[in-house]
Amino acid sequence: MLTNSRLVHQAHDHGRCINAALSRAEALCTENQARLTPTRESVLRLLWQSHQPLGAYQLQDQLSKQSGKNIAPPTIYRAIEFLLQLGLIHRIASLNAYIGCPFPGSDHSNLFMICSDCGSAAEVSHNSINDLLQSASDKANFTLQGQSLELFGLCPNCAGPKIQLDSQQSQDPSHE
Amino acid sequence: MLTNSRLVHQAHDHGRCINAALSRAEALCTENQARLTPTRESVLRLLWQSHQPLGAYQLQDQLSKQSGKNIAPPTIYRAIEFLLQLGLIHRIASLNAYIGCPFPGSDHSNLFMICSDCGSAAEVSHNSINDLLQSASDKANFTLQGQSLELFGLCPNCAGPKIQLDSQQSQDPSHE
DNA sequence: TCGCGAATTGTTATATTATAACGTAACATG
DNA sequence: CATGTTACGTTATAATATAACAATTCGCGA
Repeated sequence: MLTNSRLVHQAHDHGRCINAALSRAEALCTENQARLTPTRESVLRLLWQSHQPLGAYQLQDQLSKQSGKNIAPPTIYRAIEFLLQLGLIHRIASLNAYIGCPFPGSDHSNLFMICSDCGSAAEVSHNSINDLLQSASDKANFTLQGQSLELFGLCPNCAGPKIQLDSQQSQDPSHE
Repeated sequence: MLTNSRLVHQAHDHGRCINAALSRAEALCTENQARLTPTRESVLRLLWQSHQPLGAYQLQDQLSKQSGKNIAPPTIYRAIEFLLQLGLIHRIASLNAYIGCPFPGSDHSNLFMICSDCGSAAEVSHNSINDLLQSASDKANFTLQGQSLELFGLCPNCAGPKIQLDSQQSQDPSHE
């Protein structure tokens, strides 16, 4: 089973997430003779700023701010499409939003656990789930080609036993 | 396991699908002291015209034609929301489309098998999938509350052994 | 290094999906 | 039949996504 669920919900050095993602992206681009242009890299970086999926227009806002010039939607959507094709990011259909893939290149099922409270999304790839979906498809004579699996609920942080509610040190939702 | 996958992909008396859906709808409405108004019933009926999900604006077009007067989007979305809340229909996020639920009232997982070719969508509820998703959630300390599970691929009809490809009678994609 | 074709980005306009806000009509109930 | 509630009509607009075409940049062979 592949998952980044622990990482997503715990304090961690998020800079390493970003760096790792960028390294993987460079490698994958080289491998596929594709170019990780500045725009594409910026979008990927923005999607890795947090473990929460971002919408295209959020990306547009942020990229416009960063660059100082107005970036039009097509630019964003082109970068998104490029990153999607390489498997570097995923689209979360129920949210119309996009998120970095923690294990691009590996064949996996992209199942997401999306927190309705904080909006974080952890990705899980679970062989037995894949197998079961495959066998359910087989039974129905359905030729499985792709999937979109999204679970909604509360992440450990948001559901957790609200500890230290009375202490001065309340839960620290900060990232990292 | 609950599923309508056989029905969806085979010739059948579709009028019975529609009638059954409407009966269930009436029952559920009575049970919930809700009103199946003409607009709501029309939308439900339209969603049961085929086993292919329809978008809100397709519903709008068809309802406008049927009624002779222009129906505005909010009317459609209100009917959709009503039917969604009662569990009479589902939203398929990846398609921005809606489809009638073949087994409303029963607790189920709404997993869809969507044909990329003909657009039909069969619903499957599979206990072992639910259980597995639940246990995966548990492992990740994720409090599961809802889900959106969509499989893409080819339905039996569209994947099937392309018979008569060379004869004059090409494949007939008609419904029923 | 020049120039050419391909890939990328810029720009404008518009399609598609969904909702806000507010007024009007129908209903159900005492 | 008066009243509160529920549903619908209407207008405008938000949010998401793409089409079409021009301009630019890049890689690479001549």
